[in-house]
Amino acid sequence: MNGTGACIVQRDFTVLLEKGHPGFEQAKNKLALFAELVKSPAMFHTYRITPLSLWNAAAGGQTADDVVEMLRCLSRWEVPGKVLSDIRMWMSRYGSLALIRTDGAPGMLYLEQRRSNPALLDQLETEPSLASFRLQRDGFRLCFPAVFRGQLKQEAARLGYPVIDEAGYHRGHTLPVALRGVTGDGQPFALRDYQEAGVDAFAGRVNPAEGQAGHGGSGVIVLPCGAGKTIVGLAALERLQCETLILTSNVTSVRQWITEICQKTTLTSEQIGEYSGDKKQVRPVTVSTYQILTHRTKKDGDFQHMRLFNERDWGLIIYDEVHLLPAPVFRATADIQATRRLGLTATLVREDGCERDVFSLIGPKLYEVPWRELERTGHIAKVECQEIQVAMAPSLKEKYEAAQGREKFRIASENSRKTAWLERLLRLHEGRQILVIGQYLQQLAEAAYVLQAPLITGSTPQEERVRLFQAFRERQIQVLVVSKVANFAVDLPDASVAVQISGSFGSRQEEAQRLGRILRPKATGEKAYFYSLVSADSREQHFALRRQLFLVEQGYEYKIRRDEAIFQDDAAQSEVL
DNA sequence: TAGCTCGGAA
DNA sequence: CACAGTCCGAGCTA
Repeated sequence: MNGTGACIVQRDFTVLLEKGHPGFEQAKNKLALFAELVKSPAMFHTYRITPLSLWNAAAGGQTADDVVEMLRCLSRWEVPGKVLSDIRMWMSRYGSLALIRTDGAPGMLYLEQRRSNPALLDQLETEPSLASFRLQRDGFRLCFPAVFRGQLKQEAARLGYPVIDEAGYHRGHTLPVALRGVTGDGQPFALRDYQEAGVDAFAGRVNPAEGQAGHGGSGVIVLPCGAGKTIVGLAALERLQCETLILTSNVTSVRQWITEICQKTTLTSEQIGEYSGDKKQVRPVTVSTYQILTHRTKKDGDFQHMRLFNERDWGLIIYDEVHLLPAPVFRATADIQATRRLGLTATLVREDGCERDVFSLIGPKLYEVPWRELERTGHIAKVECQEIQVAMAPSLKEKYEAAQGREKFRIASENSRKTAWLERLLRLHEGRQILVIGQYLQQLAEAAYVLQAPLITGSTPQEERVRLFQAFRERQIQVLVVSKVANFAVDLPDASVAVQISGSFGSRQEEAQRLGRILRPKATGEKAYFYSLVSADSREQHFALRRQLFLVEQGYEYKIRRDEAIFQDDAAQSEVL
């Protein structure tokens, strides 16, 4: 009855998964459905089961029985009864409250109780944090003004009660649009099966009878870098045939969306607007940045550009890179819950812990393809990850020991012995396109000097960047050293080797982004390599583990190599690699 | 009015 | 946890 027994389920809702266990792979895939990875030290992965991870599982069609059965099957010992009963409790809450329309009361909505828990509505009715929403008891429902739709869902989720929103959406102004099936340069293209499945998950469940309450219509789709998230957005646009607002993280991305819409849909460029610092076009399809929305006037601190949400009758809002969505945009989003919302991201993790607000205001996770799955099907390159632990020179180690907590990190990050390793790695992968990525300008300048490679930082003029990117694409340059610009530059060329020499504290998101730089499938089908250089026995090593979490959760494995043990013989090693 | 440089913001 | 980078808008020049 104990099944594979690869896991130990603890009373505090953590699950330890033993790395060497024969059932490891299977267990990992199962756990990914309802738990999140929080630590991955040497022997065990530590997962945590949270209300949010269970609600997302429920939204994805898992039942409490499914989860309980999986956990029993994976667990080495009897699963604590409290854990099982709490899982049932949390999962039963998903679906026990729904928002629906009222029949004859304009501007009002019902919060309806779907499962028997007689005290629940009483509890909500008297809950202080819900007091301002003017809840009125009406049998098994609470009636309240529709303007509180978003805030109520947000607050209820905080209280531990997710609300399924079936109050429906307004259609928005109609916009006839079709995918053209060819790109601008005449290359044919069609939706890949997983892209199609993603759109189905978002729009397929929309009730076609307008005015009727329907499921779906808002939520998040998670696809790896380079898997074609934009296409999924365009396909959603085609399904819904309505005017659409697209929000994204920077102007380069704004322009890329516009280019793709022009190439791949029947819309003309006059129908597509850019709303940025440069231009303030508001057109049937408008693409804008989060940054301009959060910009406040000098005089009274008004969010003047938030008006964009109401300037046209949008039927759909696409939140690109939804993991970056800033707090003021959450607030504005709470007020437009009758508009369909599609969140797109490669990493639905936030370092500020606002995942729950994404869940309540954008919607649940509707669809996800694990990164390794796309690797298997050849849509992204196979990658080998290595963490190389580089010893500090004795003098540096001394300095490190003497330093304060936060200085320690920087000293370890800038360990100059990393440069020597860089040279060896470059020799090993000679002839391939290599990106060296780091956090500190001085360190990067040193690396660029030693490698005799060009350096791109924030202060590199735009034309110079374009020129270098072009030369790199054409293989006139093999090695490019880049700073944090690599995190934002949408136009950074692909490479097949990336070496990270330093990074910001524990950013899982940044690590994923950097790995994303080498994911485009290689023509020859060869592997890509991702190296992370870390000072051995330092705080940096600790943060490196945290950085890797998301990718480990996605199924990537980091081979750990200690300083001395590697490259004693480069030739022999290259066969291993 | 287009094309800059600069400081502030998050 | 702070460094680096981005974007916006204002103020300037031509």
